[in-house]
Amino acid sequence: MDKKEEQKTDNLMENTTFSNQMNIPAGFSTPCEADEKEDLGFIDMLNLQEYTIPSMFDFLLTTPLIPSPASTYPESSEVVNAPATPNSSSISSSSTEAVPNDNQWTETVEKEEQNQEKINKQLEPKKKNQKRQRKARFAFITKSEVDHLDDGYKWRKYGQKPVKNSPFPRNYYRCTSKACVVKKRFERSSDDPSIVVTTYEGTHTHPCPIMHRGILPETTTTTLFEGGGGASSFIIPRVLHYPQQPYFHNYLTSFSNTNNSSFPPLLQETPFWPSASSLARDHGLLQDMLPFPMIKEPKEE
DNA sequence: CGAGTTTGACCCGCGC
DNA sequence: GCGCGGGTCAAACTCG
Repeated sequence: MDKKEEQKTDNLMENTTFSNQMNIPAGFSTPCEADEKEDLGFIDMLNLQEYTIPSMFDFLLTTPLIPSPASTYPESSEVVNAPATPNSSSISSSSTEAVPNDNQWTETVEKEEQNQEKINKQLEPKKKNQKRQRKARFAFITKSEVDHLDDGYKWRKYGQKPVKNSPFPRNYYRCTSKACVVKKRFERSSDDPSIVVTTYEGTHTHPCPIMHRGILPETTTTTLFEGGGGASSFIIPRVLHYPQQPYFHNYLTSFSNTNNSSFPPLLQETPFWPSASSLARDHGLLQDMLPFPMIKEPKEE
């Protein structure tokens, strides 16, 4: 490794939080470490099993989903400024126990807003040079021998590139559905080949072709969100039931409606969030997601 | 034969 | 301007 590479690695390490379970794959870091630790309280990688997110995830995972019209979601990760309606009536009333406490959400959202402001200020100078608009991204880590996680959508490979300092290539996939521009890529961690980092980009313009089953496997999941200048990580704590999927989108939208808030809003940008259906399908798939908060930091945005 | 994969070439942005 | 790396294209190939 030459000096340049060493320096890059050093820089990366400065922004990196390690868990007791894995190292961060090359090229990934945690831009919002403070947010993760302070705001949500459930990001403690050393004691993951002791944390749950009863309000949010009970709701998410017990609330049915519907494929949302693409127009509902911003194509650009910057478009997350819809009016705030955290108490929106769109939230399903069928899971009242799981609905987040109003105060909790208000508090969370406020903190996120504050953090987002800081982030925005930090990123401001860089925005000048921003030319290419990046679509909403959504990344997560899985521990699996299976490279290509089956998320219910049909994908077509369109490229493969070697990853610097890694023996494993990065694979590029596109949704096979016509007029759907969603892409995803995945690569194995050079540090731990059993770890696969998958990144989704874009918004599906069609429903998931494979409909869900009812049960989510028991798992602890960390989902990584990229876009909107912030990152949040979530842990799906346990097996939950998905009967249908009508309200997921509304619920997410309700979170996203705070100005510049990066938490839950980022969810809104991920209509391709691995649906209950896909999560619930087979072993070696998304249920293998690892508990680790990580996000590929958008350097230029 | 159509759908999906492979893989080298190409494009583009960025840093030096 | 040049080199590098990430991302995409597209022809050739494979598979069912």
